[in-house]
Amino acid sequence: MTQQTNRRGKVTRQDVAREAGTSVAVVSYVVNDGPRPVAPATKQRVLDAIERIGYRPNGIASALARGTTRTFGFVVPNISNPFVASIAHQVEREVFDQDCVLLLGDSADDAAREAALVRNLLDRQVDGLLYMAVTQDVQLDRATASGTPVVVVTHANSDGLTASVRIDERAAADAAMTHLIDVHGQRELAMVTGPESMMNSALRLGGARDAATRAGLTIPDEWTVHAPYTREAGSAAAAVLFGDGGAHPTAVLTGNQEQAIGLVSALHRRGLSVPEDVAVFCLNGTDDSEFLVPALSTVTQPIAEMAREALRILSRPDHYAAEPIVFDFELVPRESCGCGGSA
Amino acid sequence: MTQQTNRRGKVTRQDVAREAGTSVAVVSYVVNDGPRPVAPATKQRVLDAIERIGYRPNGIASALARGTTRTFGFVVPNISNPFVASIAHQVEREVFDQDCVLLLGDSADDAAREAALVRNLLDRQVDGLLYMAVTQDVQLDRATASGTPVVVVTHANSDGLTASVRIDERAAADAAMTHLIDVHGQRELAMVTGPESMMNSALRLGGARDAATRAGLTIPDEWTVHAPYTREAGSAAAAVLFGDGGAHPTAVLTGNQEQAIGLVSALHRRGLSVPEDVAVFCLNGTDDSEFLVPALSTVTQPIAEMAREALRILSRPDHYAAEPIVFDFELVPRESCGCGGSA
DNA sequence: TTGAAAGCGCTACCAT
DNA sequence: ATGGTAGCGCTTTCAA
Repeated sequence: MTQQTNRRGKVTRQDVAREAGTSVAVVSYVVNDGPRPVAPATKQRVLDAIERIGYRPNGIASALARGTTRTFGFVVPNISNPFVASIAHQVEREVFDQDCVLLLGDSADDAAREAALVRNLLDRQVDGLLYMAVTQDVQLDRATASGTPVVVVTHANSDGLTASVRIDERAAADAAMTHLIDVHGQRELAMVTGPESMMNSALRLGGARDAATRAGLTIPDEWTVHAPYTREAGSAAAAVLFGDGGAHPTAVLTGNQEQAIGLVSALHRRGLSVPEDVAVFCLNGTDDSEFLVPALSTVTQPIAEMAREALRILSRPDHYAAEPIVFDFELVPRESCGCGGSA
Repeated sequence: MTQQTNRRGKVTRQDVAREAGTSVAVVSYVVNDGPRPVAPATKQRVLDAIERIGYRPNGIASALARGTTRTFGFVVPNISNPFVASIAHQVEREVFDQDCVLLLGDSADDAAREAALVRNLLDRQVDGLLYMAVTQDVQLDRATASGTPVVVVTHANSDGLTASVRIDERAAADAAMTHLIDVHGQRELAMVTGPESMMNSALRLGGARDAATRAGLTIPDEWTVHAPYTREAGSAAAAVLFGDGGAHPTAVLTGNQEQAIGLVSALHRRGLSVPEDVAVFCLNGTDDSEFLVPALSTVTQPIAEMAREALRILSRPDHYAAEPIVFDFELVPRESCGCGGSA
C-alpha cells in the first residue's frame, strides 16, 4: 500500500484523482455513490486507486462542506450510574443504526461542566442533542437558538418548548407504594427520594404520598429523606430511618436503584433482613436488580423504546412535540418487597 | 439578541467582523486569544458584536483549518458493564480537563461493529483513540497507518506496537486465589473465567492455577468454566459447579464482577450462603462491590491513574511506549471471601 | 459521463 | 495592531 502524502502527511482526494487519472469530483461521486453517476470502468479505476494508496475520506472536511456531521451529542450526569449507562447503551445502538456516532458528555454531576458540555457539543455542530439533566432546568435556549434539535431524556423541561421522552414518575411512585400497601399490607411507610433541588424528587414523593393517602395512611416527615441518587446516600438514609433502636418503617421506596442498593447494604450490616424486616422497592431499576441479593423489586422504564423515539424526534425536528412523550413504566415486584421467594 | 443569517442560517465570523467593523482575522485573534495581539478597544468591540448577534464559532470549520479536532475516541465493548462505565467516566474526566470531548463508541460486544466504529472514529479525525477490546486482537493497523495515536486500555495488544495501560491479570488472579488458600484455608477451588477466545481468560486462569499449584492443589477441569463476562453466565456457571447434589467447590474466583454477581445470586437461590458455604472472589471489581450483599471481595485496577496515563500518552505520541504500561492492582478482601463480618 | 470551480467557516501567514 | 487572503479537504452546481 503506497502512501502518498500532502503537506499534512495525509492522503487526500487529490491524490486519488491523480492516481486514477480523473478529477476530484469523480472521486467524490464514487465515494458517495452520487450525486452524479460514474461509468463502471472509471469507478473501478477510482476504487483501485483508493485501495492502492490507502485513502480515507476526511469526515471533518465533508461535514463542513455538507453542513451536517452525522454526529449526535448526549449529555449525561454520570455514566457510571447503571441506569444512565443502560440508556446510553441503547442510544448508542440507535445512533449507530443511523450510521452516525455519539459524542458522550459526562458532566460528573456538575452543573458548570454540564453547561460547558452543551456549549461544546453545539459548537461541534452535532446534528442533535440528547440531554439527561443534572440540574432541574437547563439552559437549552442556546441549543434551540442554534437551531439544533434537542430532546430531554427521562425528564421533562418545564419550558414546555423542548421535546422530551419520559415516564410519569409520579404515577410510578404511586404504583410502587400502592403495591407495598395493597399486596403486602405495609403500613409503616418511608420514602427516600432525591435532592430537593431536583424536580423528580418532588414528583416521586408526591406519588408515594398519593398512594398512602388513598389508603388512609401517611408517610411521616421523619421518614421522608431527601438524598442524592447514590449508594452512599442510600446507606446514610438507613442511618436516619433505622438509627435509634426505636420504631422504624417496615417498607421503604427509594428514588432509584443506587439508593436501594445502599439502603439494603446498610440494613444487612445492621442485621435487618430484607424483605422480612423491611420491604424495599425502588424506582428506575436496571437489569442489575434481578441479580441483587435479594432480588430487587423495581419500576422500570422502557429505555429501548425511549431511545428509539428520542432519535426519531431528532431526525425529524419538524415533528417536534413540545408535549413530552410519556411512556408506560412497568412494575417488577421481586423478592425485596416480599414477592416470590426464590423465583 | 439580533440574529443575522447567512445562506445556511448561521451567524458566522463574517457577520461579527461586519458588525464590529473589523476584519475577520481580528475576530479570530480575539476568539482564540491569538496568535496576534489585539488592541483592547478593538477587542471589546468584537466581544460586544459577538454577544449582540449571538455568534458561536463553528468547531468543524476550525478543526478543518487547524488540523486538529480536540476530540478523542473511545471504543468500548459495552458501556453498561460497570467496569467499563467507570473507566469511561474517568477517561471523560481527563478528556474534559484538556478541553476536549469524548466520542464514545459502544460496540455492543460485536466485532464487526467494533471495526466499523474504529474506522468511523478515525475518519472523524479524532486526535487519539482509546480502545478496550471485544476481540482478542484488533485491526489497529488502520489507526497506526493513519498516524492517529492509539492506546489500548486494560489489555495488551500482542502486536507489541500499540501503547497500552493495564495491570498484570495473571498476577491479579494469582493473588486472589492465594488469598483464598492462605488466609481462608480453601482447598476445593473453582474458577469462572472468560470465553476461550479472549486472551485474558487464559491469563487469569493461568494465574489461578499458579496459586493452586504453589500450594500443592489443583483446580479440577470440571470446576473450570469458561463463560462470557455477564451476570447471566455467572448464574449459569453456578448450575455447572453446584448442579448435582454432589461435591462442590467451596471457593470460586470469577473473571469479573458481573460473573460474581450472577454466581452469588444463583447460590442464594439455591440456598447456599456466601461466604459460609462458598467463598467468592472476583477480579476487576468496581465501586459496586462494596455495596453488594454480601460485600464482594475483589481485585481492583487503579482506573483513574490508568485513564490519566492513557491520555498522557495520546497527548505525546512521541513518547510512545510499545511496552505496555503495567499498573499495580489492589486486593480488596471483603465479606464474600470470608473476611471481616460487617465491616 | 466528466471536469472546473465556487464555496463551507475558520486559521494563520504575510503585508501594511 | 490590523487586514487581506490562501488554504484545510470535500461537496455540488454548472458547463462541457
